Amino acid sequence: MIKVLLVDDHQLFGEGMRSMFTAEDGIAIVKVTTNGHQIPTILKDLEIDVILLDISMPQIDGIGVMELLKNEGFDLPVLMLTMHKEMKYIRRTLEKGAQGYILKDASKPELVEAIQKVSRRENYFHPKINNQIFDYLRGGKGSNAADLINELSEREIEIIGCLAKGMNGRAVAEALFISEHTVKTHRRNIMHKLGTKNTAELITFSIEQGII
Amino acid sequence: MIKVLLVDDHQLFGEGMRSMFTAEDGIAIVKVTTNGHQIPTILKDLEIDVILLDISMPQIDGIGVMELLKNEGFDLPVLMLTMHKEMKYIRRTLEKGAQGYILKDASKPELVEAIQKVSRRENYFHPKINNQIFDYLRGGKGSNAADLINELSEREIEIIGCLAKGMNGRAVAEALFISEHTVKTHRRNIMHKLGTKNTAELITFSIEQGII
DNA sequence: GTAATAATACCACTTTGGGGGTATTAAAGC
DNA sequence: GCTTTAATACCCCCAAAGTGGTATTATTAC
Repeated sequence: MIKVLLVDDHQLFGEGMRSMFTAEDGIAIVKVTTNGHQIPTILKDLEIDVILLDISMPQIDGIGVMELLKNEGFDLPVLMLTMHKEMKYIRRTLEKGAQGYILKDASKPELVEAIQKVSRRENYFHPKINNQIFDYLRGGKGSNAADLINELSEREIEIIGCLAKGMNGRAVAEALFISEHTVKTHRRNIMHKLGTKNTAELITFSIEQGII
Repeated sequence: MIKVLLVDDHQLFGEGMRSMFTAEDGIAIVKVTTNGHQIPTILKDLEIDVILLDISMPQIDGIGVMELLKNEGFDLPVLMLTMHKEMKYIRRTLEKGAQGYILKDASKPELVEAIQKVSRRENYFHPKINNQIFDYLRGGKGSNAADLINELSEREIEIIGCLAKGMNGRAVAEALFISEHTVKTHRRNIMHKLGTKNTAELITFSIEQGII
């Protein structure tokens, strides 16, 4: 019997999931919580094999929960269970060490397979996610999108994030404690690397490609 | 026994809901579909008391389903069951004749109460929704993000789309066969409506809010 | 018939963005 | 040691964005 902790802010979804699994499935949702902050307490009380984790939650989001688990020293396989199929979320959660990624429009047999695999420390990706990753890696015209992104430095991604918030050159400079000239240089380098004509296109591209 | 049809694109949610109700609840989810277009066929085959309807779905959204039901001459109480608490959605569905509105982060007893009320042709609004409506009426239009979007005209959305592609004022003007001055006026009005400081923030906001 | 809205267009002005350079420093790779 | 890369910073210049107005016309709403 695989013991699962479900973290999802939608109570109804949680209750539904809980009553969906019977002894025959070999899977039991032993606990449901809507607040990620409660996870450490729960893990100390209960024996858990797999964590089923949603991304968009009010108190602390899925990414935050992954960081929390790492900082607290918990080493449990995490299966992301979410409605988001955007590359941005997939990439972020995998970077944080998620063992698998499945969508809420999956079927029960698919979820069972995913939980079983993840409990054995195998990776699971929903077929739709695989396609998404494939498209992502294949990228745009001629050049590889993933490579373009890899060419960006951490600082450059930081700059993009600031610009996306509507900050202008001066605001970014003040926020990062650097000169306006430097911000300008960074922006220029970024646009050159990504092949965008202006900041507006840079933002669109960055969001589409999951850079920010 | 209240017989319910659930329309939701997330298979897992549907299966969970189905197994959540037992005979004791006096409620049975007799059918789950992920495609709103199948509703007329289902209603002709099965006896249904209440329709539980999600809003965001790929083939046809909740608003579209409401229209479909009306056009086909079906008169069944509809309870909206969705994650969206934005006034935009609440208002639209109520305009189309929804009998109630409940959120996915409600509890099972709340849902049971909602289904019972709606089946008796009484209205049901989740407490959080009531607050939302109260805020809306108190703050007037344009008081939250979702309503800001409704204030945009079709032309303005078209302009945003062009800007997101990296087109500058002149390029947009040429594409839409209008003057650069007009584009500038539109952009200004859009930024004023959405409360953004510059084009970069405008793009971020528009993508996040699903305007483009 | 009047009020409100959407789409159009213009003027004048200031600020910011975007393109061309060049250069120094520290860290990382070979 | 030498080279490469990332991050920093400055110069000049012009185009574009952004801000303050005003205004006409057609359509929709009441």
